[in-house]
Amino acid sequence: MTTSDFSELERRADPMSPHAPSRTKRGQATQRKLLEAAEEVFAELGYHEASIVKITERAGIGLGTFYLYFDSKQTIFEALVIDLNRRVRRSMAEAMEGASSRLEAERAGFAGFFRFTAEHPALYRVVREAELVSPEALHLHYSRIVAGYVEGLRRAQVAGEVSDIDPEVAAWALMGIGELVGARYILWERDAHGRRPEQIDPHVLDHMMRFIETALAPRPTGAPTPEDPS
Amino acid sequence: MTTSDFSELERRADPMSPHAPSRTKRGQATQRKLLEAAEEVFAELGYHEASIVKITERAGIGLGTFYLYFDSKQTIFEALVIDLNRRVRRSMAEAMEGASSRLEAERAGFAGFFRFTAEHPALYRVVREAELVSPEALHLHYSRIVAGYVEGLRRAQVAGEVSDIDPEVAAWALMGIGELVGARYILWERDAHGRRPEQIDPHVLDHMMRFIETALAPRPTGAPTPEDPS
DNA sequence: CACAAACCTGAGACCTGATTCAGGTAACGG
DNA sequence: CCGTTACCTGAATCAGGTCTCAGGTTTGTG
Repeated sequence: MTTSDFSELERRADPMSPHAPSRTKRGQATQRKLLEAAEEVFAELGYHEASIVKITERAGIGLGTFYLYFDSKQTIFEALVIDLNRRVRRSMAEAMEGASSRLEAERAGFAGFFRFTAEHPALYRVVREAELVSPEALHLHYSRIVAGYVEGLRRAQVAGEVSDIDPEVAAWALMGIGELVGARYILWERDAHGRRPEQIDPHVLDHMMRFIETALAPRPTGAPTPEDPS
Repeated sequence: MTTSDFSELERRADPMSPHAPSRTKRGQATQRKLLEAAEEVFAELGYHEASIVKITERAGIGLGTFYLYFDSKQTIFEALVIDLNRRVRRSMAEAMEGASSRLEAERAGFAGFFRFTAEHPALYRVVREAELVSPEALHLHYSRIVAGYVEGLRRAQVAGEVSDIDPEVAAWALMGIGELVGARYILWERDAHGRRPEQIDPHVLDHMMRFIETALAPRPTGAPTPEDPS
């Protein structure tokens, strides 16, 4: 199922396609500036308070130029979701590189996710609004992350490192945990000076990982059956 | 921390306070019609596509009347979050009534949550947008649910039914799971006719509960727990 | 240093939607 | 069936957005 086809969305959100400047360095720089400005503006103001004018101003670019690169506000929003999604997955993958056990990898992956969250609050806010602004983009975002999890869980199950729980259900549960814990303990947390922490509280990460590890741990063989004794 | 003061928000979102019709049945009915219409319109269109005109039209009420009951679009949105929050907690509490074990209660609570989600997609969508439209309202929503969880977990820990994990971290994790699993398997799920399921897939609920139960289970401290009922 | 080609620009035409206000309409005790 | 209170109404005002277009500016090349 998670194999939905997002090619149409990606085509639409790809600034290179219908419009076509950016054959030169200069054009590509402009496009990048627009995406970066959009990330900031959407993160600060949200979709409906953001405006093309504000984005182009922040990018230091003329209003008209915007339309050489994107069809509309919706389009740049979708492009941003796709871009952030790519980057957060890269961040997680890099963090997991070189982990030797599943457990270690899991923890590293979450650490990577939280680091990205702290550095790019836009991910969170943009994804939240995507529910209504562009459900397609939202599904793409979640599906791609879940796909990665499912694959990892499957492998770990084969290796006997994870119980025989449905990997897809587990993957969505894990994402839910990461999302809300990240929101609560990074984005909404403030120190005495009203500043956001740059890292998640280690105590929180520990307890969260313990929760997850326990949940996924393989059952001792010969243990009672999964059926509840009602 | 969860002890934040939301009284200012509630005062603002309370339609009875600065404006003050609705001393009679008639006025109260009008106000209820507005909230119901807002729930539908916000759920369908999202905050920025919704408009006062659309809300009053749906409510079958004159445009000007809106301002006798709410200050602004933002105010009715906040009132709606508070209202939905109250109702979903009631729904969960009712579902849990009469459960004998913690495990049973947990499952019932989630079932209540999922039932409410299926019947009132507005909860989900409104809460998602609240991140940017009204962070205060969002925090109120989550804090109140988490507070309930924390209390339940604490009691269960005292009774030895739950491990000594930090109850607050666990509570946010549980909410995250419920939220994303609910979104994925109720709101985004479609049958052959493109219809949303009215209930969550039992298979999914089973695996999700297994995940949660395992995560929270008290650690076998040397000897097996004196549990094993039936 | 011309001359394309590739980019950039922002005033203004055109919308959309929140909010006000001057003037109704319904409800009900007496 | 009148008076008073409690509600209701939508045209008009106004702030702010999107998107177009006729005309610059910059870059690269012979």
